[in-house]
Amino acid sequence: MPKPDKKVDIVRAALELIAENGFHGAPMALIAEQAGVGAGTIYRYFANKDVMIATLFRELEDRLNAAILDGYETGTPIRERFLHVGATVLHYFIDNPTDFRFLEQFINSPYGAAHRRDKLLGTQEGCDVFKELFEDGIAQQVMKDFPLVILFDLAFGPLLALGRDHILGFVSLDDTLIERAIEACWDGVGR
Amino acid sequence: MPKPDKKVDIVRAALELIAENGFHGAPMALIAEQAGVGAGTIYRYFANKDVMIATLFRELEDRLNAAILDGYETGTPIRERFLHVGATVLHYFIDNPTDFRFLEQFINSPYGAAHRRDKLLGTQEGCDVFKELFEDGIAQQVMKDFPLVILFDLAFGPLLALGRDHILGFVSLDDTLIERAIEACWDGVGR
Amino acid sequence: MPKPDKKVDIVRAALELIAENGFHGAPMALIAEQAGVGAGTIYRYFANKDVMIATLFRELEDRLNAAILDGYETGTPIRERFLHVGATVLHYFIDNPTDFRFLEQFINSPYGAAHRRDKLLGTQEGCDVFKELFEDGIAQQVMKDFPLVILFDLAFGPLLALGRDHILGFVSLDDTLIERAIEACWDGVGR
Amino acid sequence: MPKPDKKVDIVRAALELIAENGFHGAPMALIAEQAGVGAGTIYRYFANKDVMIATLFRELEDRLNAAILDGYETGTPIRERFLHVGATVLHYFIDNPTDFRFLEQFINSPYGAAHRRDKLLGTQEGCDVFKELFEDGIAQQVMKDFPLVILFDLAFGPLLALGRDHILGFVSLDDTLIERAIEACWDGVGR
DNA sequence: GATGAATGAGCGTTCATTCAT
DNA sequence: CATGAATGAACGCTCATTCAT
Repeated sequence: MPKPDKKVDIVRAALELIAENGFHGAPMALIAEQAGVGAGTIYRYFANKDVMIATLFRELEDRLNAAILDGYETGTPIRERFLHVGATVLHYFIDNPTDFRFLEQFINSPYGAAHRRDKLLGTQEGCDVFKELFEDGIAQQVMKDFPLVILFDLAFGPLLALGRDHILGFVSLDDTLIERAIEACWDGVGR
Repeated sequence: MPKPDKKVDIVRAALELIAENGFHGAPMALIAEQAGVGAGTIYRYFANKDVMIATLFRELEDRLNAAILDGYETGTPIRERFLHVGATVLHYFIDNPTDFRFLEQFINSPYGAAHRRDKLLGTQEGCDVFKELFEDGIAQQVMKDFPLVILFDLAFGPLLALGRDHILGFVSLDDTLIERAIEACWDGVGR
Repeated sequence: MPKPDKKVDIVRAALELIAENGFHGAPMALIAEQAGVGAGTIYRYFANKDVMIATLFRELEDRLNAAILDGYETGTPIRERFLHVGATVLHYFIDNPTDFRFLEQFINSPYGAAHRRDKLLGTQEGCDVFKELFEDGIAQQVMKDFPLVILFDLAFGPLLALGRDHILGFVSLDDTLIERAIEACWDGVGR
Repeated sequence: MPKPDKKVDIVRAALELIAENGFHGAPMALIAEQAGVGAGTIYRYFANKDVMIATLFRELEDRLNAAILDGYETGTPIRERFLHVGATVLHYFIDNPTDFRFLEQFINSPYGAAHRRDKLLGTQEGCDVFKELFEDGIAQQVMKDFPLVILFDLAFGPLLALGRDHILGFVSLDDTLIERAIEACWDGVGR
């Protein structure tokens, strides 16, 4: 049985435990156990728990961005692109509830704000898609002329809420409902 | 002869510390210190930390509901009512950033889901306003025909995101921007 | 409704709670509540919890001694006196389970040893009965020639055990069984 | 690589402190200090204080049972067996005063009653010796025909009392005195 | 005298982190 | 490199005792 890199095991274990139980329901010792490594081993790969969590987040963010970019075409109309991106994100949330739960925890934590702050200063791939999309939308006058952050909130706020409520079982989102919901989001940001 | 001031001090200290640092960044000893009371004194007013948090939440919820109901008139058109409620909520968030941060923490926690679940089953004042509003909106065919939960997410998701981003300083919402943002939300839920 | 002396209420409440829940299952606040007095009031009658407990014990000891002395006649034969005393004690235990449970707790505690030590130095009434009885028994050569303490243990050890097991429901002692058990005790100490 | 010494140190420290000061006179922090380990270390070996205490008890019980069984022969007459067992137990108490004090504390506690109850229902080695002995004694009509519990109390009650009084220095039991005392116990249970 | 709100030291327990092996 | 036993500061909470009223 070859060891497929302990780091992967640690990351998976941490992700699952934090998604399931929150940050303080996931002690390092438990993560280590679930990953099948010694407790000290985690500290070879991550300086401390905070760093591990931040790394985890960045990894998930990358995966989400990859999903968004997959099938995204710059040439198509703004509305179509928005619908594609929105549906992709919501599907990602629904298909990867563990990832979603973790992201939720992260966003809603001291880390979350710091990260968001960093994001607004630097430039990151996935964000650029939205940035570009919204800037194009405004320029072409098919979207409301809001600061980007507001457009982001109008579009993304419902997605997080919908993802959460689906996962908690408060609604059952099927393909039709997802499509219609994203269209409603478009109505929010579009003219 | 209990000094009701103490309870007020405790509540304020707890609210501020939890809003600032989250639930586990607000140990009881620190809350006590900030409130200027002994550690044991908190337990004269609240059975334990969980109860204290739940009580705090209920208090804030009541204040928010009171704000929503203030100036709310059943007779006016749906859209107008929606705009009133939305603007009121967002203003409340912006004017009471500590309350907002606490509410955010609460919603994103085991309590939050349980509370939301209760809300969907039972009937509570503030919620009824929305429920009634959305049901009326659907019946009068001025709102999209979605399950209530989805309408709720479409309308409320952006409000939370906007409140957060304003408080974190990512946007500066003035009255005009608020009004326009709520109108955008209406575009999301309305036909 | 005249107040029949708060001290009595405190003593009764303390006795019941300690008998039921042990020393650390009987916080002063609870004792005060059950006694219908303020928490501080207890400290008007007893310097502290330890003193209160010691006082309680002495009171129960007096009651038990009174029971022993009642009907005790110096003139009758040693064996008869022994049987009388033994049966009286065991009946007292069984008829006053609360008192018994408290006594048990007390004897088995740091206080217990100290008290026993004091007893062997000084002279106390109830003890004198036994002392006298055992000294007479030895002198008349109807009892085994042991140090008094040993005779005491041979006679009293079973009584405590029997009282406990009856109260815990492990045996059900009726009058016949009690009489036979005390006779067995006599067989232990007598010649 | 766990150091089994640590567990031994903890057990010894706990045993001594509890024997000396009772359960609530032996805080975990003090036990850890006396054992020369960190406070958290205890919890690597015992799930919590209750479990630690129960484990300690079981260990002592086993030692006592082993002592009883050592040299015990089923073939010899009842009386001889009784004298052997009684003397063994009393010697064990006297030679291991710390163990004795701990056992005393344990027996007189919520655990104690529960344990005793279990013992009367289930079957345990050491207990079986007494059970067998008493049942044989009754069957052969050399012991009084009492319920087993009563025989147990008549035989064991004095042993505990004698052990305690020797350890507290109220009597000094030598071999002769022990032998005579056990014979007196036999007089209590035998015909 | 009587009160009970207030106290804070102390409890049992957890867990991120370290370091000898 | 990897381990996991060991740590001890920090947590939520209790309760004997005090003291202003």
